[in-house]
This record gives sequence, C-alpha cells and structure tokens, in this order.
Amino acid sequence: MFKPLEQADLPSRIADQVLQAIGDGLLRPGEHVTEARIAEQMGTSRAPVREALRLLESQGLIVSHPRRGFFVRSYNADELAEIYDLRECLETHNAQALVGKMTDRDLEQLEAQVELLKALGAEGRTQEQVVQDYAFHRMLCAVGGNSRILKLFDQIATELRSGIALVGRIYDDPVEIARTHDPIIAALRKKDASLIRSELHEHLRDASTHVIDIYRQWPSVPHDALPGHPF
Amino acid sequence: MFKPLEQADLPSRIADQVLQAIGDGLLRPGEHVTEARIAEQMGTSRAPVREALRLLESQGLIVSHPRRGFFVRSYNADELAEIYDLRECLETHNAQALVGKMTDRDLEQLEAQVELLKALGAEGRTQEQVVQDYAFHRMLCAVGGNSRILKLFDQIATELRSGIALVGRIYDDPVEIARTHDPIIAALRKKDASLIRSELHEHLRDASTHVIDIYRQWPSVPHDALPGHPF
DNA sequence: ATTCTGTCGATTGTCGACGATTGACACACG
DNA sequence: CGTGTGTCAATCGTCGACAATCGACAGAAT
Repeated sequence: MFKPLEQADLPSRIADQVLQAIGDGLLRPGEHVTEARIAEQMGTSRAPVREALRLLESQGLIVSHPRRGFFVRSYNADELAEIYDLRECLETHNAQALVGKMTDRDLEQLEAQVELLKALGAEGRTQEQVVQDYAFHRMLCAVGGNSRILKLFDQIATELRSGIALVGRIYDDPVEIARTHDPIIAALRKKDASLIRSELHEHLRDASTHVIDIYRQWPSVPHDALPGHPF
Repeated sequence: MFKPLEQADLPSRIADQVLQAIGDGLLRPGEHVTEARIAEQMGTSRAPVREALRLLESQGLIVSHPRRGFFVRSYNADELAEIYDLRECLETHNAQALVGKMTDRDLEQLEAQVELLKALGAEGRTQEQVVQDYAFHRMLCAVGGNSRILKLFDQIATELRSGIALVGRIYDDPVEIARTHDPIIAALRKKDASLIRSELHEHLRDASTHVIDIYRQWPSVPHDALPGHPF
C-alpha cells in the first residue's frame, strides 16, 4: 500500500558516495581521505563521516593508520592474488554443496545469466558485463545456501570491482570471456562436483592471472610508501 | 634498548574489555549494550565506546539495530552450522595448498601441537586445550600462506570462542577429542591432498555437530526477540 | 654538508550537549 | 475486556569545540 520510504542512514549514504568516488577514480589508491573535507562537502559533521569510513574499512576498501587518518586502499599484485585465492576457496566450496541443492529452475537461471553475459559482451557493454559476471558467480554462491559465505563473496566482489574499476578496460575480448563460462555450465549440468570444482578453479585462475597482468602494468601507488599528508 | 611502550588506543582497549565481558558471561547473548553506561564505567565519553562496538560489530560479535543500539550477538544452531561450514571451507582449501608448501619443520611443529593438545586434555585443562586446539588449526591455515584466509580464520575463531565460552564444558572427553587430530597428522605426513581434505572435513563436521548439540540444550536468547530496553 | 632540534600547521581523537526517534506504559474508547 | 491513542523516559545520531599528536620545514650546531 504505502512504500516503506526508508532513507538510509547518513553514514551509509556517505559510504556510498565515497565508494562511488573511489570507483570513479576521483579518489585514487593510496590517497589520504580527510574527514573534515568530506564532512564539509557533504554538509555534515565529522562523526557520520568517520562511521562511514570505518564501515568501508571493515569492508577492506579503506585503511586507517592511527593518528594519521584514512587512506584509499591500494592493492598490489600479491594482495590481488590472495583475494582471488580466497574467492576460489569460497566458490569451489559452494560448488560442492551445490550439486545437492541446485534445482532445475536454478540451472535454467544460471544458463540465462551466461546468455546475458554473452549478449552484453557481443554488444561491447563491458561495464555491465562485469556486473553480470559477478551476478552469475554470486548466484553460484547463493545456491550454496550459506549466507555467511554469500556475504563474504559480496564483500570480495566490492573490493575487486573497486580495484578493477581503476584499470578501465578489463577484457580485451569480451566475447571470449563470456564463453569461458560455458565449461562451468556444462559441469553443472552433469552435477559432477569435482568437475565443477576444477572448472571453477581454472576459470578463476585465468581471471586472476589476467587481472593481475593488467594490474602490473599500472603505476599503482605502493601502499607502504605512505606520505604523511599528500599536499 | 627502550621498550616501545605502546599503549593501544582507547577504542581497542574498550573493545578488549567488552570482549572479555562477553567471554566471561558478564554480558549475555541478546543483551542490550548501552553506550552511555559503558562510557560512564570506563570514564570516557561515548565516542570511543561507539568505535569499539562498531569494531566488534565488524567482527560479528555485536549486532547493531539502527536507533536501537548494540546487542551482544547470539547464535542459533543454524548460524553456528554456517560458521563451521565456512571454517571447513577455509581449512580444507588451505589443506590443498598446504601439501606443496609445508616443510618438514612445519610438520614437526604441527605434531608437537597435537602432543601438547593431548597433554592438556589428559590433565583436564580444558580451557587451555580449547586455545591449543585453535592454535593447531590456525597453524594449518598459516602454512597455506594466504594472509587473508588466516585473518578470516582468526575472526571465526574469536566468534566461536565467544559463542562457545557460554557453553562452559565443551568436551565431555578431552582425551578423545585430542586423539581425533591424529588422522589429520597422518594425512599430512602422507602429503595426500584429498585425504587431508576428507580428514579435515570429518573432523570439523564432528566438532560442528558436537558443539551444536550442546548448544541446542542451552536456553539461548533468540536474537530476533529483541526487547526494547531490558530494564 | 649533514644531522639534530625546535617550531608550526594540519588533522585526528575525544569530549559534552542537543534534538530526534524508539519502545513502554497508562489511559480512553468501543 | 480488547484495541487503539497519547504521553513519557531513555537512548541513539549528530553536532561543534578542544586538546593531543603527527609530519613538514627551517634553522643551528658539529
């Protein structure tokens, strides 16, 4: 009847904006994020800004150094590799639980997801393709039924997205990338747990090395070389 | 020459105390944690208390409801099962990476850990045995080499410990429990990845069902039955 | 020239206070 | 007697201000 009209609380909205700023490259990795400046620009006090930054910190997108402040997190190749390793850990684990729980309805939907992925790739809408890619893998996690693992996946996805956003062009061949999901679908059809696992393993390892390769070419800010105040 | 004399910042110290209070059963699951009260008792203002609680929230030990405040998290059986599932996910994943990375030195140390576990069990020092149990599994994670996974394990361990602390007597046969680690060691000796995985799987599944069984007998506070202000 | 010291500006950590919102309780009404 | 409304106390969310701390910079001493 009536919409709940819930406007999110201030910290969440601030966090969203900061997150978007990071994604848009407005805030670059390693950059110092001053509480007062954001507070001023947002027309609020520092308290909610602080909470927002702490929230993002808990999600791994911001790092804080005592008495130094908050900095946009920058990932080096090793850290990216670790993240992908963890992601593989989560996805393959669920893949096993998946076999028993996946319904035919789920399988259909997953196939549809990949089709959409291909369509977006063919049209060159890479930005949406990235989102769709995560949607597919997310559903893989969701079917597993462990809300905790799903939450972790979402966190990782956010991190990777923010980290990857800076790279710009991720896929050199979007159509090819979409196609790499076919073996996974095939394995799912067979309901072969170990095959699903190995296909996912290969898929994610490829993605990992690919992203990391691109990342290496980027002049990222080493996050242990922390300048005091970059002004 | 001189000790660094680093006294942790206020929020961390507060978090430690709250954590200990939870572990000691001074704050029971589901209970409302009032900012002002803690601030008063600690002789500080509410701001650092807030930060401490948010920190604990990010670690999953506290839940917050907007405009309602912070509550000590209570786990139901399903959530415990999910946590154990995630833990199994992490440990088994590492077990695979382990085969290649584990040195003889590591293996020796792991064996020593289990021996200590047995000794503590034989002497009936269950509290320390629990800690030692985590230490063993933690090292298993550590050898894997993924700092991210290790961090997650630590978080989970903290949660489980706080959740389990309430149960009191965890092991009805401490010696038996210690012995269940032998098959894992044996598998590690063989450097058989899939065997390691299956042994860990069984070990953790046993622990899970055991803990959950005990938990079911406990009159835990259902955490969706949130009283407004419990005064 | 290099190193150490002292000062300075900027930012964080902490504080007390105010308004807003929530849940509980008592009361009127059907 | 059950239902709904109004009031109230308690607590959270937010605010502006102050002191403590940090890094940067300039100057003195060796």
